[in-house]
Amino acid sequence: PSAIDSQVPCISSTSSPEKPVETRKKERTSFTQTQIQQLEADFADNHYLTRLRRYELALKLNLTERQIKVWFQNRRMKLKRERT
Amino acid sequence: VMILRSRFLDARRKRRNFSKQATEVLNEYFYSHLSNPYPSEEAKEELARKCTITVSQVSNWFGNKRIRYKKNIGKFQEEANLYAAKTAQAAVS
DNA sequence: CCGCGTCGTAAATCATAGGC
DNA sequence: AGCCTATGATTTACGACGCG
Repeated sequence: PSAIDSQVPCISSTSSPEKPVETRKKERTSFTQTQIQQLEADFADNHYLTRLRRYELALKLNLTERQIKVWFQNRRMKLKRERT
Repeated sequence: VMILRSRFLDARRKRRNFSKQATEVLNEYFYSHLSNPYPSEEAKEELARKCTITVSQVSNWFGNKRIRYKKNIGKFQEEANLYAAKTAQAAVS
């Protein structure tokens, strides 16, 4: 009777009080080498985004602003992990 | 899709498998907490110490283990029984 | 209330190790 | 020598929760 599933300490598998099953996220896309290079270049310049920067990057890289925002959040976490 | 994955030498992906003893320790924790296999930060630190690996590696191990276990419980049944028996015996002694 | 921050995670995928 | 699976690490994408 394991309780591994998609909630935070993701409990439950078939009997969870709430299953986010259907509404589950966008396909996990893989950013292109070019996109990553530009994101990295921008990150090197500044680890935090401004609204304008986020907008411009999204436009330039053909990604959503949310994807840009999340990428920077993940990148900061990665940096933190590396520095340990 | 530009699957140009010229993921050249990602040094961090140079891995070695964990020692048998380390895997043993991790599995013991996993199967004895099967109803909630989410070690606290403190528990992770202790596991890391016992296994001589980093806390991040402990997190990776549990992340991989949870998803792989969930994806194919049958495949892990034998392993689960093994560790269940082991902890049961530990309880007796 | 909103939006963005971190934290911990799921899930998919990558890259190599290891066994046959 | 190859395949094929196991395994550890990395990459997208969220949900929970905090702060201002």
